Amino acid sequence: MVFMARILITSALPYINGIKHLGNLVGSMLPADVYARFQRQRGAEVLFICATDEHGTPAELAARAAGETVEAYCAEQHDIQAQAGEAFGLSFDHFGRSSNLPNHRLTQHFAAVLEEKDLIEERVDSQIFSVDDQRFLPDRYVEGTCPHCGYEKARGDQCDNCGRLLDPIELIKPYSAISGSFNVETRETRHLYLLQSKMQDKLAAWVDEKTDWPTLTKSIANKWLKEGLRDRSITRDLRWGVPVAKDGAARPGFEKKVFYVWFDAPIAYIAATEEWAEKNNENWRRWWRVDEGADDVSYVQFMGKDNVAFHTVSFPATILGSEEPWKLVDTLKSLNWLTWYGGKFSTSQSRGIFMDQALDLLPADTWRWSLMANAPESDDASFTLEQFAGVVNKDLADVLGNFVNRITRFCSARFGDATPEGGAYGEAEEGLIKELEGRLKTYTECLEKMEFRKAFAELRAIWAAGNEYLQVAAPWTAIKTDRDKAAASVRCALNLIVLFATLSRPVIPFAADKMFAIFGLDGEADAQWPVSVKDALERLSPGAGFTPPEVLFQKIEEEQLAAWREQFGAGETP
RNA sequence: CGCGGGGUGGAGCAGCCCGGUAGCUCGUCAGGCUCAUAACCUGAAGGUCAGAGGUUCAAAUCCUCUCCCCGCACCCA
Repeated sequence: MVFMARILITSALPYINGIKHLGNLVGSMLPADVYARFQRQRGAEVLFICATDEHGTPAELAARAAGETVEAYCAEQHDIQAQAGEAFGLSFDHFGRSSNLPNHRLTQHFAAVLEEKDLIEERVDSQIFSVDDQRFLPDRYVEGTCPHCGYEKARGDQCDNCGRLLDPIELIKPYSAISGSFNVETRETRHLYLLQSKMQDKLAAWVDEKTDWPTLTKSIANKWLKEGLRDRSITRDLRWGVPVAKDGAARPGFEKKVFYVWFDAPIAYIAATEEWAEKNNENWRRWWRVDEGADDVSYVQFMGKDNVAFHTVSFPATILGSEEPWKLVDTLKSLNWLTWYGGKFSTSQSRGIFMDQALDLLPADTWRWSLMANAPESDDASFTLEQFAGVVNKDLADVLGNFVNRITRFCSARFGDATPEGGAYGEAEEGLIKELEGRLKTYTECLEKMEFRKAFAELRAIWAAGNEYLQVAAPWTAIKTDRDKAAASVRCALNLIVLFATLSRPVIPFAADKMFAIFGLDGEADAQWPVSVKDALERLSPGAGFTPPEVLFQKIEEEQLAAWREQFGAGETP
């Protein structure tokens, strides 16, 4: 069976500031990668795109704190994130940047088209301007005294004390949260507004036809639609961003303004594809324009639950509003939060584990497995070092790693470093095949549906079936009386290693490739998704040599775990 | 009455939408095996599904109320 499917996969764009933590990773990039790898192995034509989301005030402030230009800062941070992603085995076809030229062009294009459709208009806003910072302050960077309850550290958008939503110009004695300066004033400023209210019906109809969206996704979209879409300003008084320009010329009165980061970021999905196409001499339009070949593309987006509204409503509003034949999302996979011992991962308080630190401790596969097997799919899920160690030791070292080790060692000792010849598969093998056929079907279906927890519970059961089989076949006993029978058992078990490598590769690609390498196979080329377990277990040629492997996964010792708990402040109350 | 998500054997979770013997992984205990990373395999113990009321022949699942926990605060997803 050949899959002719063309699948476009995007992961939510990680913000440029800082290396991402495990919660970010499992929230979008990692599940997207697992899915992309799975579909590639099935023979689908996959394009997997991601990028750093670079614009906005936080990037400007972080650059200033680092004493760098924002351009240099973002370039550096982008490289760091790209490297971390690669080290984790994230198989992006391209990891772009929202600050690159293609995104400037496309963002300006969308703005121009939306304006032609009368969906954009200029409005005058009153905003707080900080004289000492020489910048307009986004709502959350203004603090002051709450006009309702008198709380002195209310933020511009909401008072933490009384919970009321505020407008920053209502604050009494407002000050800049950036510099602390009270030298702030209200100034008028013009912005472009996207008239989402005009698109309410169109969007509602579009969402309505998405009957296969998960409950979480659909309910978030409907909540926004039910509350009524509000017109949103899509420009900001900042320097770092996509200039508000048309045909190369700045819009009069908008020379010092840029598009709002949330307007240009999702457009970067398309722009990053353009970057990919330029680099690889490909045609990006056949992935994004339904009038130029993208009509048979299936588009899947991965994101954390906080991003669902933007992907189900805001970005589609941009696309639908343009009335141009762009490819819209077909399937959204949204994940909940991963918590650190039940609390929040926090970048600023360094609470939790970050991608770079993780790889200093253990190989990428251990994190990939642990995160995906316990992915926060239906609910927030808790990450703890204790559970992580348990999962690595049990699933990866004891069940999978030990299986590979025990059978290759036994074979080497009794038959030599080659797949044994002789004998034929009998009852035990038939039972194994029958069980695995069923499990393979379930596993494949779960991956198709992106039900990762279920999928990997099934994969673990598939690994365990290998150990159960050995228990029944017991070649160490058989060899005493029937060498051919033992040979067949060992051959079957060695074939199981290759099958396990194939099925495991979406989630633990590095270990899978080591398993392929035992038999001189190449993971990239030889990991086609199996159709028949029976055939898969006849794959190795009897007599062909192999290279006994090193231990696949080291176990985590108690002392290591204790040291990590110390290092990361595990379970401490923030 | 601010919004949202939860409370299921020791731990982490599934089941709840579409009521009908409470399931999985780890841990614990017992047995088996001895090829293997003190690993593997089999079996057992352990839960009145936060609490109270209601609907029903039947409720973890539907309805009402109560209690408790966690997000919604720089950052960040």
